[in-house]
This record gives sequence, C-alpha cells and structure tokens, in this order.
Amino acid sequence: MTVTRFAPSPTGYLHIGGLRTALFSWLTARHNDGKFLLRIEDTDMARNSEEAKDAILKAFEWVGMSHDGEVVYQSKRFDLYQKYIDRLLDEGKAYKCYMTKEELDVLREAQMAKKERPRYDGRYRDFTGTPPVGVAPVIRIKAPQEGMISFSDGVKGEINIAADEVDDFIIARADGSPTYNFVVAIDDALMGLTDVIRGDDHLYNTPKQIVVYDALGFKIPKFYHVAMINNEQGKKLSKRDGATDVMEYKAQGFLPEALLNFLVRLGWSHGDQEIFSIEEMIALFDPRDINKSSSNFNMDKLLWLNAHYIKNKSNSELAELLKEFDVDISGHDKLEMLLDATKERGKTLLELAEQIKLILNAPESYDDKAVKKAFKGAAKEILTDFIAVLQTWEKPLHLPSDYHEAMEKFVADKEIGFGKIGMPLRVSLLGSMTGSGMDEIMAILGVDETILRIERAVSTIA
RNA sequence: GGCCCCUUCGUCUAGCGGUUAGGAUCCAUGGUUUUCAUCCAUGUUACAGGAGUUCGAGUCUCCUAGGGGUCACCA
Repeated sequence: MTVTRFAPSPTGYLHIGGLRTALFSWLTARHNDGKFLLRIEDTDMARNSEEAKDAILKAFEWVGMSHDGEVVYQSKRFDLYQKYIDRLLDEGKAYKCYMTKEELDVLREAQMAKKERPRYDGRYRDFTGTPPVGVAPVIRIKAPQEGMISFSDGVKGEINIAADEVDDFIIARADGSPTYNFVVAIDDALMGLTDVIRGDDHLYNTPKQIVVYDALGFKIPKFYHVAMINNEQGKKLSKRDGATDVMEYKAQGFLPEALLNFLVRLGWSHGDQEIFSIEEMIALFDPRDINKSSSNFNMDKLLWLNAHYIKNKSNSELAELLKEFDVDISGHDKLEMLLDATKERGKTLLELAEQIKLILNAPESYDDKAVKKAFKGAAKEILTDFIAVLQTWEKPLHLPSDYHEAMEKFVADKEIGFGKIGMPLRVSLLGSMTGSGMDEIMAILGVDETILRIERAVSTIA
C-alpha cells in the first residue's frame, strides 16, 4: 500500500511551498487509496513551538487535506531512537567521536583555507585508545568510504553521489539527542513510507539517509524531490514577497480549492487542463509527472482561479464564507439576487464583500468625477421624474426584470437614451460609476430604499 | 570553491526525432453590456548559446553561460 507523509518542523507557519509538497504527497496517497501521514519533526527542542504546530494543523484543516492516523511527534520517540543508536554502536556501525565542536571548527577552517571541502576527517572511526577525559562524545555513523551512493529519484532521475561526499555524520549529539537525518530515516522506515515526496533542498540528505537505511537493514523508499517555488521575480520566496503563510491567503479571501488548483499546476500538469477539482486531481495525479525545474509564483493566475471558483460556488456557500469578511447576509431575503449581482465582479471574497457592502450601505459620499459626468444637464429632473414613475408604477416591482421594464418605459416616454437615466441613477444609488446592473440593485434595495437614495442624491448633490 | 540539479512565450505549462511549437494567464484590440465586471472573438510574444549525432533535433550527446540547491552537535 502506498504510504506518503508530510513532515514539517514546527518552527513557523505552513509555507506555501510546503503546502504544495504536502499536496503532492496527499494526492499520491489518495490516488492509490493509500495513507497520508503527518509527522512533526521536533527533535530540536530549542526551536520548536506549540503555536507553530497548531498553525500548521490549522492550515491543513482549512485546505481540507486530511491525514490518516495520529500525528507522530519525534520528540516522543527518543527512547526508540536510542535503541537504534545502541544497536549500531554494538554492531560497530557507529562509533563515539570525542572531537569537540571547537576542534571541528578549527579543522574546518584549515580545510577551507586550503580550498578543500570542509569535512570530518574520520579520526575516531577506528579509535581504540583511551578517550580524552571530560569530553562528552557524539555518535557518528560509519558511511561508506568509497564507491557511489546511488538512487533513482522519481523526479530528477538517477542520482549518483560519490561516497566520499558523505561524511561519517553525527547521529547523536553530545547530549545524547538524535539528529535529523538519523531519525527521519528511522521514522520513514518504521512508519512504512513507500514514497517520500519532499523539497529538493533535501536531495543531499538522501544519501545520508540511505546510509542509515543500509546500516539498519531497512527497505529504501522511493524518493521524489520537488523543485522550489520562487517569487514572481524568480527569486527565492521570502516574507517580503507578501503572503507566504498559507493562512494569509484565507485572510485575503482566497478559496482553498483555488489555492490548491493553483499549486497543483506549479510543477505538474495534465495536458492543457487548467481547472482541476479535488476529485480530478486525485484521479489524475502521478508524482512521476512532476517537473524537474522550479516555478514562479503568479498572483494573476491565482486571482483568475479564485474568481473562477467564486463564480461557481453556490450562493448559500458564499454567504457562509462571507461571514469571515464582515458581511452577514445569511438572513437577507434578497440573498440570491445580491450574490447573483456581485459574484462575477469579485476576484476574492474580500472584494466580493466590498461589492456587497457598496450595495447594502447607502453611499456616504458621491465620487466627484462620477458626479461631474453623470449630473450634468437635466439629470436631477430626470431622476425626480423617475421617482414619480416608481411611485405610480402599477405592476409589481420585485424582480430585476420588473425594474427593467419600468426603466424601459421611462426612457421611451421621455425619448432619452438609457445613459441619461442610468448614469445619474447609478451615482445616486451607489455613489460611483461602476458596479452591478441597475435593475438588480433596485430589486435588491426595494422601491422605498431606491427612492430614498435618489431623493437624497438629488438634494445633496450641488 | 567542491558536488548535485535546472533552463520552451513576461509567468504557469504541452511537447516524449518529422507540429504553421499548442493551451492558460497577463497585455492589446473588437463584440456583448445603460457603467464596471463577466462572457465571446482576434492578436503580440518562446525552444539560453554553441558544437555534434541524424535524411531530419525543442526533443539524443557534449561544451559554455545563467539560475538554484547543498556542504552543521538546524530541520
């Protein structure tokens, strides 16, 4: 059975790039009816935080990517790791190294001065003498000293790293705590991972982890190293690029399905298809189709996708989502009309909320330019006459089409163009020249509020 | 610096030896719309450079350039 995982270290929020690798892993698991596991890499007690962990879990919840089984915390598995350290020591596959951090620094500097690659020189690898007193040793694993460490990466292809590029790296610190590359390999093996999908910044960790797999006799999973997501300028994403925190997208009014659709198309595609429902992603995704090269973030495309998903959401769902943006229209009797009139002109929920507020709240001021353009000539008289028409209209005024009929008759009787009434009317009702159709707005507001707003505009505008 | 990876329109990408190099986004123009948006149509723009292999190369090989990753008692 296919088993994948996402294994963040709880040192900050969930990053947009992290979400994509998580998505790829999740899709791989769901596509194969496998399991998607979540593991918190919190071996570094000093840098972990509970808040970061909660933030990550919350982001997963928002996008709707469910994990299987309990969340695994590495900090709770130290006894387990210790067993394996002891075993490697017993079997002579690992050894104690009494070199201090200071000595290591000196060595490294000397190597750099000679333009050599800084590396551990293996001086305690076969040490049998009396250890120096007062030095708490670290544990190093014996890595192969010659030949190649090779693996077939599902994204990058065959990777061959010369064994001498891999040091006898530290698997347990002087205080006894295990290190990253050691515990990752153990956990991935013990948790039954079949496919490890992660950022390609981990590519060079892979040979180290293979050393651990081999030493412990574990089966090596399939690796997929996914290239980075850069900012719009093609440089590494940083806080300065605006939103990198997944939850920031929620705050900005993005729909999770839009974000996921955007992310899945970064480094992956299925022919010419751009729109993918979650179900389609699951049905079509294959990690072997992931592209090798890095890709750039593109806000325009995300916005386009978000607009698409807003347009295709039901009005009741939108009403519910809008509550987060200071707009509660769930009890509004014109809910359907209101959303029909606005959902096509908001690229984000935030913009949609603004559109709705613009209609619901009477204008506090009138845009100068709009007034200048719309209120020249006989605008005020036309508006006053239109009020009279609305007041004496004998047919019902409920639907946009009812109002449309009234307006049509009005311009016909008056022998004027639509713009002569449309423009001043728009400014009167909304305060500006842009926005939804007049018929719809009047239908939403109702006759009384419509007349009220027109009267106010006529008396207020000089 | 060593090692490793990457390179098709501005951006996301299709292409898997023979295509007028396709789609999407963006931008521009036109149409629809009383406005704006939506929607529809049309258009501009790409194989990093150079050698080779081949009847034929975006596709295979090599070199160069540019970009990125990595070399911790961080993860």
